[in-house]
Amino acid sequence: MDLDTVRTFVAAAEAGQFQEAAAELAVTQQAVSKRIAALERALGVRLFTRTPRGAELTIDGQAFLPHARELLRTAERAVASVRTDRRPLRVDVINSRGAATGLMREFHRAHPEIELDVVMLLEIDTAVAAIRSGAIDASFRAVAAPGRPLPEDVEAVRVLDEPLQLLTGPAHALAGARSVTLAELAGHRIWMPGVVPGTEWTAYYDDLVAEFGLTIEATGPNFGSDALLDTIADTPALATFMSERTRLVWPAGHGLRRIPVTGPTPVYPHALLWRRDNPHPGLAALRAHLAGAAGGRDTAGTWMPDWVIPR
Amino acid sequence: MDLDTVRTFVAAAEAGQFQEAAAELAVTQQAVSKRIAALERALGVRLFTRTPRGAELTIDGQAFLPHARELLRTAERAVASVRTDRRPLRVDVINSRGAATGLMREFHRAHPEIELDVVMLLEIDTAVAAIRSGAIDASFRAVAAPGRPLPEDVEAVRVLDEPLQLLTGPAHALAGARSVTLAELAGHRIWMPGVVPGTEWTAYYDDLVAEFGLTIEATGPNFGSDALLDTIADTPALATFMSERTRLVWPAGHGLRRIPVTGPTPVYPHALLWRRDNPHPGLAALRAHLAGAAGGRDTAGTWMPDWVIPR
DNA sequence: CTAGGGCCACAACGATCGGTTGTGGTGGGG
DNA sequence: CCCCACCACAACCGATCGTTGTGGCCCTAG
Repeated sequence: MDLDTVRTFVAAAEAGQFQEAAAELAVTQQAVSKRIAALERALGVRLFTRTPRGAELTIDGQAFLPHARELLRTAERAVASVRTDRRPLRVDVINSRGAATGLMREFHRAHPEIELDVVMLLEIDTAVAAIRSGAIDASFRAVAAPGRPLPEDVEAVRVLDEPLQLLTGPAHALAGARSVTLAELAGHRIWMPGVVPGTEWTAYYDDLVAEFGLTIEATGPNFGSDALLDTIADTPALATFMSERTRLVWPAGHGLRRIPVTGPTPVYPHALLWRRDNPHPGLAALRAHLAGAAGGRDTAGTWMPDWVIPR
Repeated sequence: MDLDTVRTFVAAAEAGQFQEAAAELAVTQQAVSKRIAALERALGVRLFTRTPRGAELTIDGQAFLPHARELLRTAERAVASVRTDRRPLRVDVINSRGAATGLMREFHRAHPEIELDVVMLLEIDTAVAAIRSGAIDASFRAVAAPGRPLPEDVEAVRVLDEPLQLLTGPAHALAGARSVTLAELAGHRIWMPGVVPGTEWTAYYDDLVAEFGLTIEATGPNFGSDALLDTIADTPALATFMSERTRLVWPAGHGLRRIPVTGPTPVYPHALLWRRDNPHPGLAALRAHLAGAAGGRDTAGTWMPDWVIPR
């Protein structure tokens, strides 16, 4: 199907005749006639009843019309998403399981008029380069990079601290615990699929492992959240970390347990990075929104690496 | 833009290489290469970075991908809307101001999984013919037609009685009234634009006029609800009927007044018409929903024509 | 009743587009 | 170091799409 054909259909439906639609589209009436005929052949239904005074929609045509309009609107948005000037606000999030997507959804609810595009860049160097080049407008990251400072023109602000909980199946040794300390987790297998090597997630968990002697496996393909929950539920010797903010929806009977971790509570920090002179109006709104929604500055009893961006 | 091109883009993005995408789409690798190049030229951005081991998305490509998927889904829905088998439930409503659209929105909220298409057919003969032929699945109507019975295979059930109120501007002679009787409305100009001659709306208001000696004008083009409200607000000698269920949103300062009509209250009846042997699963759900949401069977102190479909 | 005008469909022709085959270039792995 | 896998470019060819020209239909005015 060709969008020009759909555009022709909408124009003809609005004009009520092919001739006028043809004039609007700067083609001949015969071209319009052929396009409509082709569309009707492709769909297998008649869209117009031709009269000597024009053409009016059949019932099928009436039903198709709003879908055709929606199709054109969608196409327009698709094209707009890659326009170099005035495109939607483009934000990089590190992965779909983290809190960043939640923040973005919240921002979208608060500002539905601001068009958004979400991308996932994995590597922080890629993200910083994209921010500097203007390919993206902002990125949710834990840090610039352990030990490496951010460039002059890139600013960063910590916007959310995400406390982690332990998630186990019903047969896990710690399933009955009211809470566990990080020291008690030593020796237990913690599984974090989807944590891509080379990202600051890795650095975070590497630090956690080094400091508390945990066993964290990032191996194995990431088949998505559902598969992860299934495996955790069925495997007694396996657990994973999950944000205490994450709202889980899983089938009853899995019996998954969320166990608070204390002494200290590992907290994953999220910062927003952007280029200082990026003029996108949506960026200012996003920063304002995140500044308002921050909260939770109490760091007592929590742990995070010492190389994170300060608040 | 051509949807085949978009499909090619999505296939290539999913496969990570042009070759595999080409195999999936049953074309040559060169064709995929040309399509992608053409799409990139049309959009003015590079969508893939070509490597000797495949092609991966640029940031622009990543941003474009969800829009491309959405475009294909929208196209699929558009095509499905005119499929002869298993198409969305197609319901005719008499116009967008009435209660029928509200009922449909409510039904959609209750059953978001049922795809809906709404059409407007105006003439009841057209609607009945469309119901019999299967072109539409159901129609909201006041009646079959004054004095004319419905065909054997078309069933009808009254689903909603819509009490009417008077709507006036602040300078109207009745603006201060707590309520008015139909008899008191004699001599006042009532304006009902958008009531199309030949529909059962006309028959309804004709009956109302004949019985209570009102002056109802259906003349003038219908410029939509906003224009109607503007005119009512500014014209002291003009009023209109409006459902008491209608939620109005108008700018402050208009000072519009809603005045209950009594002795008796005119009630506009809505019935659902459908073909007895129509097997569409959505139709059964719609009927069940409307049966549950009906209510308001008290007819004391109300008026409606005697030719309406009984409850 | 007829002539004319407005509108859509069909036919023939030409240009452009999109697909295929054939070939070259490039980077990673055995 | 060579080979393989993959993508891009070129030439060719058929299908498609738009144009011009024409005919038919119906409504309206004279």
